[in-house]
Amino acid sequence: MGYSIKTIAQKSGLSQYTLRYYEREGVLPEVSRDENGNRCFHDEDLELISLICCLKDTGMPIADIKQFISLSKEGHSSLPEQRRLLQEHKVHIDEKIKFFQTFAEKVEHKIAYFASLEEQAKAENN
Amino acid sequence: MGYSIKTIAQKSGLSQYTLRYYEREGVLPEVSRDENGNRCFHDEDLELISLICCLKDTGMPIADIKQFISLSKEGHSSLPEQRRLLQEHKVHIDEKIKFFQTFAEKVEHKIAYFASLEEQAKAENN
DNA sequence: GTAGACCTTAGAGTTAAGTGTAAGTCAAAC
DNA sequence: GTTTGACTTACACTTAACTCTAAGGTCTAC
Repeated sequence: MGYSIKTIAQKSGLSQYTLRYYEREGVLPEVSRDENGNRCFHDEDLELISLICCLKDTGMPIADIKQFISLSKEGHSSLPEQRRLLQEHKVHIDEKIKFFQTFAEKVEHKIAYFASLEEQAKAENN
Repeated sequence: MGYSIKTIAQKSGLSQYTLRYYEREGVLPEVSRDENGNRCFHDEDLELISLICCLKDTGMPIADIKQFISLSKEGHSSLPEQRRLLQEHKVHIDEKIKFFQTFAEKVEHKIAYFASLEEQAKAENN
């Protein structure tokens, strides 16, 4: 039977607007329709949406996601290219993790510094 | 003497446009001027810009950075509030790191899956 | 004394990624 | 049989974060 757009919005955490927007933009491949022309999502769609969210949330611009998805439509011949794009993105994610770790430390130091200033101010008031 | 906006743009990696925009928006506190009205940055400014970039690049919206910076102007009394904001953001960063690590794994699996499909296709062609 | 490199402001334009609205179709419930 | 609710499209609007342009001031080098 398939899922309605409402159900998929709930399951994916994306809004109905966003889902339609993604399909319009080619971020999501064309979704099949029921006899009334209503979108009819299936489990594969949900799986793909989950991958799309993962790419998006790790900073891939939707234009790039679109490119990746459009390769899927070309079948097996584009597997190496798809894999290459993912590998490139994986490098990106790893860099970001390192970057975030460095900045987590920096913020940590700043917090400690502020705490020490507060201690100092307290001591001066006594 | 202080640094010109051009120098600071080079040192910080932000564009001159962005630096002016940040000052206009209150993301950056008002920068002192020379006798011609030209901005005259100092090392403290550079340090603050580095913190701002760190907050921004770890996902803090500039509206929030602005709030944080405006507290700095209030002196010692706002230290606890500033510290609270940083701690909140630190939690955010840590969550993001975990999230990214999970998705790095997911992408890794996907890559391995694609590689296995490629192997399979190659085998079928022989 | 003027050309060029630097700076200034005000305000308009851009881009990405949605978000919302209007007008309409369709099926089920009352 | 009409109201309600979920869906459709086309298109306009929004928001964040810049980015650019126009018009002009000032200093330095020739």
